[in-house]
Amino acid sequence: MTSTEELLRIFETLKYEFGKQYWWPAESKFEMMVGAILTQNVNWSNVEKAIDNLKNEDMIDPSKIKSAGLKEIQGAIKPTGFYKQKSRRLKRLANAILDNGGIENTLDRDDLRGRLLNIKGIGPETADSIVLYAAEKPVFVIDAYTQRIMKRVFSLNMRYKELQELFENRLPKDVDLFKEYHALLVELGKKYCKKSPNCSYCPLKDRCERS
DNA sequence: GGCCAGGTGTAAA
DNA sequence: TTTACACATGGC
Repeated sequence: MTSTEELLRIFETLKYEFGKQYWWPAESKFEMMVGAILTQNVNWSNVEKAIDNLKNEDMIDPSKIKSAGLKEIQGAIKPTGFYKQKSRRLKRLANAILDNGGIENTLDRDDLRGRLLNIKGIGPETADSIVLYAAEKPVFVIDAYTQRIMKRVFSLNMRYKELQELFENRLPKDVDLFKEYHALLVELGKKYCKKSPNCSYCPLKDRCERS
């Protein structure tokens, strides 16, 4: 159970069902990083509004975020909620990037994950999202949907690190595979595996322990 | 109106 | 180590 073959079969099933996801939806690496912070515990549709606002003010840039006033940032990102916290998180991210000599230099640093985790407001999921989707290094991103799906389908009640190791140890360390797999799990989660599940047409229904 | 969303930090048991 | 709570807006 949860063998390499099983995990790959599930991947193929989801890919057949939902198609390629082409994550992360962003026009630049910095936009990706901003989105990673803004999406914390919030619908992606809310994040899109905030990103649009930031774009309209030409603020998708570390220097602009650094020089902008907190109120200005907060006004733009209000739709994502938690806007006071998140405005400060964006500032800290921008400052860290500038201190490291820009976006590319930042993403090339050794121990990028650890450096990101040292920024207050960036936790494991946000850090791993940036490592995978901006730096394009093969770490598997775990989110609430993934934990819920693995619990329901395999009765695996694991926390972040354990689940991450499970995927990383059993799957080939392939950046595109990791990107798409995570995106597909989120897609499955949104459609069928919310807190109140919608199992009737779930593509994993047949192998799910629940049903 | 109530529940939930692509988390994180902090404090208390 | 685990659990509880604050943070806040928008869709259904």
